[in-house]
Amino acid sequence: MPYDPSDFPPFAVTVDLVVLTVRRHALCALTVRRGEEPHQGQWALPGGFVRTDEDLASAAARELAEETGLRTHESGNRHSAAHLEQLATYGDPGRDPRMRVVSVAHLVLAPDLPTPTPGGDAGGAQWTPVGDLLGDEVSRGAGTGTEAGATAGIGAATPLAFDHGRILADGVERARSKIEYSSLAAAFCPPEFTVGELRRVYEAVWGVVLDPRNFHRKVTGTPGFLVPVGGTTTRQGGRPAQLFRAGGATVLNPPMLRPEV
Amino acid sequence: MPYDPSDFPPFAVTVDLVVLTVRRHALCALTVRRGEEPHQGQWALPGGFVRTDEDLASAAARELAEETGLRTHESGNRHSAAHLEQLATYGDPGRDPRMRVVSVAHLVLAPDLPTPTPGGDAGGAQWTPVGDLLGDEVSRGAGTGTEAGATAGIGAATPLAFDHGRILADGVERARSKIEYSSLAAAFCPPEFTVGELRRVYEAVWGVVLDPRNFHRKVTGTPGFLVPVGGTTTRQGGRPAQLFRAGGATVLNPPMLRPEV
DNA sequence: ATAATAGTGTCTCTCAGACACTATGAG
DNA sequence: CTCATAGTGTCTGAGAGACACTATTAT
Repeated sequence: MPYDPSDFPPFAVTVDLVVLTVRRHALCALTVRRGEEPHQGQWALPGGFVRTDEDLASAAARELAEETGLRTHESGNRHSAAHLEQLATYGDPGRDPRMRVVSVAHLVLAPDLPTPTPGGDAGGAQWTPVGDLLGDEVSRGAGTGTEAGATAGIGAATPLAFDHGRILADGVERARSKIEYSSLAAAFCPPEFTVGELRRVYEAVWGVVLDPRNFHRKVTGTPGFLVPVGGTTTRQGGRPAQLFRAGGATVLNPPMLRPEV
Repeated sequence: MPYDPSDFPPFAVTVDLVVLTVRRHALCALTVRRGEEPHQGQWALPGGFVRTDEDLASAAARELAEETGLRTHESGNRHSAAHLEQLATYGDPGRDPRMRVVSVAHLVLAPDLPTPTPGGDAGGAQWTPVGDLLGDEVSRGAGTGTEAGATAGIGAATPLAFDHGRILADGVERARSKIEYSSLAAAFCPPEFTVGELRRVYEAVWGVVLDPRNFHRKVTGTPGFLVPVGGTTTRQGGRPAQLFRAGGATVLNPPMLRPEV
């Protein structure tokens, strides 16, 4: 089969981003308001076309920087950089009514940003709890009880444009399963964090409540998982907690077990 | 950004297949001989262009059927059907010197086929041990000792064309990790199989030796994992073994632990 | 008989889960 | 003081790993 350009139909290749963070005890995704048809006015995932000279990961990192100003650490600059990995590719004919678009979705895990929406070219980006976008029960009410049930009514999901709801669901499931056996949950935390802050990340992502004592014993007892950095903090209230940073151990064995599975 | 076709460069979208099976106690991949430049005469993964009207999984299933005659069970026909799932997407500029090609790789797990190469359109397809293709130590010598070291000399890897070596490595790693926590290893077995045959699949894929008694206790003690089908067989020699088929439980909790990690 | 694999029972050690208890801050 | 979170110790039950032992075929 010779590579005659007329042999294959015109494909557009894009990257879509599932950018997750933990805000106020809830797992949130970055969404942008669509300014044109189709699905005008609906929420969608950020994304854009892949350029001729860049690879897929670079395209995703560029789009992320354009939309949020976040930098990713491609095995480079440590500290306050987001984690980026390829998620999956979506290419059903008709997923975009205008033409054949194959979208390579990427997953980004970011610490909570003080600036929710540094304006990119997309109009109006914001963080939205994934429970509001998916109508997923486990994605709601992950708080410690203070504001349980304070979110919108059950099932009142705001559907995303195109097939972005499915992409988001796949990304959330990837994040939920991956923090089981890796130190990736630290990507949701600032460079230095406490054991309690890391535990609250697990609780928000999984939508469960974990025993603080057993969690502390587990993560501090796994060699290379957490590295004490020396200082303490009282930003959570209560007794001062030691500060840690993520250790070099990226794989967690035995894994952290997600309760009630 | 309007969808002007001149806005984006010409992309070709293909599917590549990592088709794995277990033959003679070794994990093997389906490879085809390239008939044209570039990389003429080298081994490559099977694959082809995605057509206008088909989605990505359909394209992969079609290519698989063309090359091997295998059918996949897309939640449909049970029994003697291969498992197919999307693996990852590879789109570096320059991965194909002729033009910009984005390839959506898929992973296929198939039982050992009596007919190694039903001729498709590709010239000369064959099963090759993944250890010969990757130069990976754990991929070699997974046998019980009878033919240990009978394969090619150490490090004598036969590199695949393009970036197919990396794609294969990713597919093998996916298969190795996924059989830990799912019943996917049964996809390497015929519809009815014994506990010993399933154990030899794990041993071949992981390149380890497992304790037969503990393995038996583990897999038969997990509810829904194996369903006894009634008969027995002596095709492995020794005492007749019960025949099972894969149960409905697709997730294995707690997981099967890969030794020496 | 031997050789092969199938399958059961038993022991030990590790670890997850539950929870009592102490430590140290803010108000 | 109370209330919050941090951190340690202890018990128990489930399960992985090791391995003795029996069962059933082929040769």
